[in-house]
Amino acid sequence: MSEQNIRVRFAPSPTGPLHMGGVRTALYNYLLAKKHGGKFILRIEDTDQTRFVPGAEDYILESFKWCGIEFDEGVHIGGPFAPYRQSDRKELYKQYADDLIKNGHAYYAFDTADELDTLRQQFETEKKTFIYNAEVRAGLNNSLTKSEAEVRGWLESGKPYVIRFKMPESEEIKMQDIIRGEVVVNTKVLDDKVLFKSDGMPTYHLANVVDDHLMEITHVIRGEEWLPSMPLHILLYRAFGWDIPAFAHLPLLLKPDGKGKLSKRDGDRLGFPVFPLEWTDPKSGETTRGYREDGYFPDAFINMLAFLGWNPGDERELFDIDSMAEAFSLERVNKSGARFDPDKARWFNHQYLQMKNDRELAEAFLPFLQKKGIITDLDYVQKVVSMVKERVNFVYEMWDQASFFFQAPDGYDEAAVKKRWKQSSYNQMEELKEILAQTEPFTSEHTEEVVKQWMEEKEYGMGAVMNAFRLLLVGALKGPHLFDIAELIGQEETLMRIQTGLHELGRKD
RNA sequence: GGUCCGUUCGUCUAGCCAGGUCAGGACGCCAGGUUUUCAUCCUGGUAACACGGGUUCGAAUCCCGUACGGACUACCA
Repeated sequence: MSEQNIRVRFAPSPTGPLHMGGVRTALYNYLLAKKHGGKFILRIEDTDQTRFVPGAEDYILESFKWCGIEFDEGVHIGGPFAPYRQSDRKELYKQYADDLIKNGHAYYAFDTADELDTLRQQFETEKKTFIYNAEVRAGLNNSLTKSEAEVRGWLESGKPYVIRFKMPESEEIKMQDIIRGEVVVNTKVLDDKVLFKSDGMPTYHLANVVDDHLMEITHVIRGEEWLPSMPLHILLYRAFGWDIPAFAHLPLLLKPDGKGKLSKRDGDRLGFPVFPLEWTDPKSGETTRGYREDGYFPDAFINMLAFLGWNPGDERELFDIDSMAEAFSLERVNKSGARFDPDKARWFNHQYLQMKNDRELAEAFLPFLQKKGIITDLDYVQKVVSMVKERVNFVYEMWDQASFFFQAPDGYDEAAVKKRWKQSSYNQMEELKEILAQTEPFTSEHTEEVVKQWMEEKEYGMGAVMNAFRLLLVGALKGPHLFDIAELIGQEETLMRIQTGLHELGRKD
């Protein structure tokens, strides 16, 4: 296989919002293509008309746009193998199913859903495993058991039928998976899967194999849930006489606690998003949170996701998407499921937040201020942001750390008052106010110098004075360097807050 | 039930393919340091090869079995 010609695809079903596991699958496909200069294709697999959800396709597109994952070909941009939506390729599949019938690898089956249901129940009561295989099909109505004339008659009369794959009775299928190595399955435990449905649409199995072949896909990279159908797919390629692509089945994303794969319920229960973007169900109107709306940076989200099942083999953890592609290889993808850790996700966002420049962060913070009714300019916000960014994981957390830069405290933390507003505080703050009123220029550095000198002369305790002062400016015992705060809010505001505080807190006896 | 896949600190993982390291890193947690406060940050600590056999001078690493977990088992993808 020539590395230059690598072609991979992500093939979601538009049945709802894209799960973060799906995003990771797409990401790994993207990284492989990017690394080898190959092509990455987006194909929509909407062969089940009953599960179609309006808006899902747009959601998928918007999610990847947000993540920074770009496609070379796809339903939204076209390409040399268009169309890329299976419902638009509908006419194509029948002929391939017919080819399989002609060469003896498939057959018409006329069983109704009811008939199959009773058959399954019957097997169950007899404690037997129901497999629609050679033994079973011999006793049913299909083109293998009935005469050609009878079958033709049924077909012409419009009797509903499906086309099933004729699974070999007993044959060892040896397969190679890039991540798992050799996998061997005997066809006797496999069933005659439906390839073509009675509604005129192919099933996933047929459409997927046909399209992957037609679109010249070289690597099929998908979730572990597809591993059991790999033998069927291999057999289909063989039946068609086509080259078989390389397969790689990715490990599952597991819930943070307990057992099983990560689901929407876990996010609701534990308080984190499972989808990249917020999603409103068109039927129920129910809204589900997304990473974007929860304040995650797309690059942090992608970085976190990539490390759930892959690592570069050294100790680096922070990668932009380009260097990630450079370092990526399927051989370094793990076999076992990766449990999602919301704490680590937050940590990634913290790292990325520190890497953003103050201008970007200020722009991101501005809408939160506007929502609070704060009118201010970007330069001021930028200064604020530079002081508080290292204390937060998310932009929205900045308000909590910076509100006092924009408005005087509307109260004083009770525990802090109890601890730091002492008998001497009132007089000290009164003195401090007089001193600060005369301090010129009112820069952080100069103010600090003046205040410290005064404290030394009066032999006031650093802790006592500074904490009382902080209480008056901030309303609580938190925040950045106090003199930086004073400088930024300005002399007038500083004096006013001291005055207000003296009035509010009063003398303590 | 059947088939397949998996199993290293609480979590993500390195090491396994080409047996020999005090089993390494990160998140979390704990402690100490820095600091006028909180947070950040720095330093240190905590903690793992699922179990049982075998092969070997020597096994996390190779083989077999057991247990546990997961996925799949539709005219869904």
